[in-house]
Amino acid sequence: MAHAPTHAHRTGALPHLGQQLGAREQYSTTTPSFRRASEHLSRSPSFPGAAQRRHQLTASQGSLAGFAPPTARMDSGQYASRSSQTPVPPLQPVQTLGTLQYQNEAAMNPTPITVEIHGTVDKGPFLSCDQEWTCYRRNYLACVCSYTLSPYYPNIPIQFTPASASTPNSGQTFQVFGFAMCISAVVAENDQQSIELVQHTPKRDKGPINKPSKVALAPKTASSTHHSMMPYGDGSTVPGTRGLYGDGFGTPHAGGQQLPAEHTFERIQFKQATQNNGKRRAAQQYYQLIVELWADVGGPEHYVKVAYRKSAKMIVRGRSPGHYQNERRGSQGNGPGGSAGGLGGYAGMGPMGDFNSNAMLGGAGTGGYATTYDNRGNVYGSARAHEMPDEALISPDDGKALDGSKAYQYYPGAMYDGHHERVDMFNHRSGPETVVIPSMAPDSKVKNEYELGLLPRPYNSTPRAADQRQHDHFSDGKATSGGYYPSIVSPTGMNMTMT
DNA sequence: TACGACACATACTT
DNA sequence: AAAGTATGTGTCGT
Repeated sequence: MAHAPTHAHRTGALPHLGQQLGAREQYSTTTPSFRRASEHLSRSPSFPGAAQRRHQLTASQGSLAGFAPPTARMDSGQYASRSSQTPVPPLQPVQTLGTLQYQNEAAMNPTPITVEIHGTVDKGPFLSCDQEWTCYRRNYLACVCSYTLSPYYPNIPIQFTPASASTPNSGQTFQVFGFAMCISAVVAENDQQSIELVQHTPKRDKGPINKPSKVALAPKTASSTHHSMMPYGDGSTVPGTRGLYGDGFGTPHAGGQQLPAEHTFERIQFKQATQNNGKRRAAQQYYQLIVELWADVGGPEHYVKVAYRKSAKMIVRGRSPGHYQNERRGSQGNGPGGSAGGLGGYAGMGPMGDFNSNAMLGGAGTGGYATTYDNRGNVYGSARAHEMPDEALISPDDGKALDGSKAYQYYPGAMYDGHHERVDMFNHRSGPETVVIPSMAPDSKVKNEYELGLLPRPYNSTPRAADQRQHDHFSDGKATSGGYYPSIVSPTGMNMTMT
């Protein structure tokens, strides 16, 4: 919800001002009203600024390859404003670790499947002056993930054959019951060196901190996109899940499938900052986020990694943004005061994610923020999870586990990465292995978000705050987001803003 | 130094 | 209009 958009806003806009203005002290001193005003101002500016950035990005993108062209994002077009604004770190081309193909009746000629992975890293990263993607270890990142299969035949079983080298299972062919996505990070130039990612609850330190877990997702299709997803509230029920797996992929039958076609990992942070974060150019270390697509091969929790996509290299700074004022995205100029550089500057980052051109596909691109909150739910305990068909474990219990008081239970998963046991335990917690199905859980606390998530909108529909906020920017003046924009998104993705 | 935790202030949502 | 909650960030302590 709010997060994404919100952040964007805030970070982008307000903070800037404040920072620009003077730093926190000012804040404190300043009257609230004052700030706000400034905020507004800033916001508007922010927009432009954003745009600019984007351009920059674009340029860089080109180089990066793979990035989505600005234009591409049409979907977002609806949100265009924002999308354009936000420059997000581009992703490198998809790397496949084996072969996916449909098991045609005539076993003889399996149809090869091309996998596309879409991922958008929101919020945290910003392009530093030197055009390097940078983010702060302490700030949240959000990563919107989805994938597509082409061709996509929902009812035809799929099989995966790992590339010989890639896995221990090489040579074997697995029947794929479903797919899940996850994110991880590694040191650029050193894939072997993985960097842990952590996911906080809205409560932050108070709540549990988990690693991002695999989230079962249906492939994105033009059709699938929107409505199908609703699983949330109810969808959460296992059936859905199963459906997926059972059928193969969430076949349309369900109507909406249980599984969403997109998931947003929210409140993600790098466990560690890159070495030399900050200024030292020499030996600068970079991290790369990896959006992974895993196939559920039915085994005990076995998920086999099918493909992944690494993001552009990023510098993760460990210190307060204030320490890096100089750098910040100065370029954009965020308008407002030159000082702009202030802390907030970084914030400017992008609020929203863009989608790759690919997104276009199903319209999928459209922002699907929908899923976002799911995890938490899971995390917290509720678990709605259903994971694999096999186990149906968790359910109710988990829920209670959560209960308010405990609110979030945290399961220290010891094994995050390392093991893949399907772990029942993980279920709730979202162990890596565990697949989370995005749905909502009635959790104790964090209600809002969850609910939002639930809401309906997988995609465009109403966007959560994001839209509004953006709009705000445009409009400027409004203080409260209020509901200015009922932004309605047409299926296509157009939204209408009132103001 | 870098990180974890605490705490404050702000921003946004309801 | 007010309150609550989520997030950013400064700072302290380790």
